[in-house]
Amino acid sequence: MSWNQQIGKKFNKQQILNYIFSKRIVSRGEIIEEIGLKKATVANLVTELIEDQLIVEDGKDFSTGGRRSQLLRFNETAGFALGIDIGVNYLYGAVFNLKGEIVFDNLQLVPTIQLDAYLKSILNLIELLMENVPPSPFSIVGLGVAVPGSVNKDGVIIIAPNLRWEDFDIRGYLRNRFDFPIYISNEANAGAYAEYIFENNKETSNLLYLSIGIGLGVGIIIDHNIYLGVNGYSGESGHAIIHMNGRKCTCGRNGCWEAYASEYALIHDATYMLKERELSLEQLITLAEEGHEDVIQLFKETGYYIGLGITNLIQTFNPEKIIIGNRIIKAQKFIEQSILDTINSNTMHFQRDNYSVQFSTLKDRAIALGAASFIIDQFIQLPFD
Amino acid sequence: MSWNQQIGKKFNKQQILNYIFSKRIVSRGEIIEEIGLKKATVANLVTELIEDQLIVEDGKDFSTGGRRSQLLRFNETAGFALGIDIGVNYLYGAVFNLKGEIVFDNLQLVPTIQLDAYLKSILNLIELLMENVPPSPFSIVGLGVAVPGSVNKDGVIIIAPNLRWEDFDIRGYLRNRFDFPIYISNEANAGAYAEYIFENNKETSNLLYLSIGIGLGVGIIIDHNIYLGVNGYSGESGHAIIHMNGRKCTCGRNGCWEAYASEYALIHDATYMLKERELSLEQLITLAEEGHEDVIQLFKETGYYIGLGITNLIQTFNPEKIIIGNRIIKAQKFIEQSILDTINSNTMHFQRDNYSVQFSTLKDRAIALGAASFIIDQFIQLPFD
DNA sequence: TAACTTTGTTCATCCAATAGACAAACAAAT
DNA sequence: ATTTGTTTGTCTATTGGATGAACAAAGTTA
Repeated sequence: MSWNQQIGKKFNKQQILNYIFSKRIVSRGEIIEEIGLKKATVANLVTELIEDQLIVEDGKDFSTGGRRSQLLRFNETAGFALGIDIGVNYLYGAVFNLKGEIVFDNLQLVPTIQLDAYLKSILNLIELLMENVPPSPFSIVGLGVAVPGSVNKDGVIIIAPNLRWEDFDIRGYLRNRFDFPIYISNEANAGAYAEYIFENNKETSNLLYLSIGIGLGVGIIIDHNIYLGVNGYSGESGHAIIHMNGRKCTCGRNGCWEAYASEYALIHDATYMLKERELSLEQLITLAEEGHEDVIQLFKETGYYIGLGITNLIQTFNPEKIIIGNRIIKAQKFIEQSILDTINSNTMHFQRDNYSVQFSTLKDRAIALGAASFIIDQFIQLPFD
Repeated sequence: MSWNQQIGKKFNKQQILNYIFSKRIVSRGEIIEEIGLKKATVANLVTELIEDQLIVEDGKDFSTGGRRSQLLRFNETAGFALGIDIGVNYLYGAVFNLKGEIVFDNLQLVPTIQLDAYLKSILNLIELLMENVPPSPFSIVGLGVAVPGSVNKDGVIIIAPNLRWEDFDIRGYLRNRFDFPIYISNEANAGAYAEYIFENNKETSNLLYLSIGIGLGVGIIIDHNIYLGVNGYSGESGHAIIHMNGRKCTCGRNGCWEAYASEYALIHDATYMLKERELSLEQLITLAEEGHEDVIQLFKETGYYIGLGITNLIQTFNPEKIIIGNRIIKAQKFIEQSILDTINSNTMHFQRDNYSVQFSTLKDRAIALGAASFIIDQFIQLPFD
């Protein structure tokens, strides 16, 4: 790769757009200070961005003793992205503006895990979403789909254990039917990206997102990028072994982290303990809230296992931030302290500097937003030619 | 950060230099094809690089039917880097040319682990190395020091367990005494960088280097860069737990990978088994070569533990290449098959695509070379002003 | 109303890449 | 030896960015 003036210009324009995107509302003066370009250059590039309809002028700042500065705002309705979260018994889709705000959404339950049935519902859902996209200069900028399983870099679902799907080229399938950009990701990576792009984590250069639902996956952000590995299978740390010859895992091996720290493991243990069938996470939380000591203890243990695995990740990554997301956050108040205590007693003092463990505040919509956020980011990164 | 023409020019010049560095000998035509710049531009920048003494013209290529092209060679003697490997009972230092070849080296045993004694020896070693640097345009481009412990980004040794050093600002100490650039790294990161820069791994974008000696550390290369984490403590995967409540580790906790897969663990087990004191890795290898079944079995078990930890790393990183280095490679023939078998039976089929596990071929000099390679790379990256 | 401050625009200048013309070096055929 | 064609390398005018400086516009304060 080589540089030329066009690339340089694009880079500067991109810097300005990124800055406005992250700050939402800024003056030309702030851009000059932040990016380091000169007045004339900023003025030219800002004019172009306004012509591109990616930003708009919006009101004036207070005066600091002279002419008031014209404020600039990111144009969040320049286009809209579709995001779909494929769950094990549900489908959730939403239309997001470029700021990640929901404009329209739809949740439906899918009574089977058959691929055919899912595909039919997905197509219907996409049609429904498309009908509800407001008119805008760029219209639909793309579709992001999050899958509970391993996806390779070509958008092929290699394996989705709980859906029992294998080797299905979902991106190809959708590309044949729609002509906007389509990006397929796994749910942990989607969650990680949503946190990175939309939760003020743009300054965090390395971040781990733990998606703890039925299973456990990790989304890894390193140096401001999602880290996918060679093929796209990074973050399968749920199947890292934390106890040799330990509990049987759904993957067939023994002692995986996921076999101890997941909704599946929790419910498995609770079923055994309470001798009841068909327990749900929500029921267990209710029991804990009612003061059921054994259930509270169970949550504590799960917290211990989660914490132990996080410790392993800290040893390996020395991350800046760890965010816990997905269904487990409903049990936050019963597991948080136990997680933090475990991390504290299993790391060395210097490993505890400059890092934080927190729970996601994006809740249910996080995965669909994350799926869409890849598309939004792609759009923001390359809107010029 | 913003772009301007000077930065653009520097970028292009850098691309050319990097290409010549990696290929060692190229024609202008190859540069034009590889980098994508035009004839005149390449000619100008190459002229500058020759004036900078970073490359030299060296012979002519065969003709392909017209004028023969002038070949360009990286000037490996433009300057020299010093590399020091601080071991637990030895000090090894070397003078490297910019291609990473040893020009002079020195190994000395240090009979104590006292910091004061080490520092004295280190200062003497540096003086000795300096006296043996050949005259050259850039002279000494810097000093790299590799430490068997955790080092933060400011070059402070936070903890070196086997030396019992804590919180010592070695970079500050050396900076007060020498005025060339100084870079402190831990031994796993040094090994990883040596493999990346000097073993034709420049195309590998993510690579894990396992330093298995007394302890176990991991050097991580992601997206062509060493990954240090927030503070510099990444790669302490030796203290990731693979067996809850398992063997006591030197760190005070139980079940760390290092407690199963390291020279320390191996010798500990062998001592127990053979009821002999003062065993060494070399002795065990001799026993295995003589056909001692129990010792051979012991190596196999160690291979199993190493493989299990590597599996965990594969789950998390989906890496392109894993290189095993440091003292354990002496036992390669007794552990390799067991490592590969373990990985094979513990990963899923798709995780076995596009990756390779191999043993380092750099041997003893790897760590010092790695330490120096940070300096060499820094020099190659920023020789202009 | 005048003086001053800050913001935003216009225009000539600078600089690196580049296209295209040209020169140099070589092989192969005549 | 000469001619022709090909490849390498250089020279020069042009292009398209950033930028400094002058200037215009829009404020505040006395």
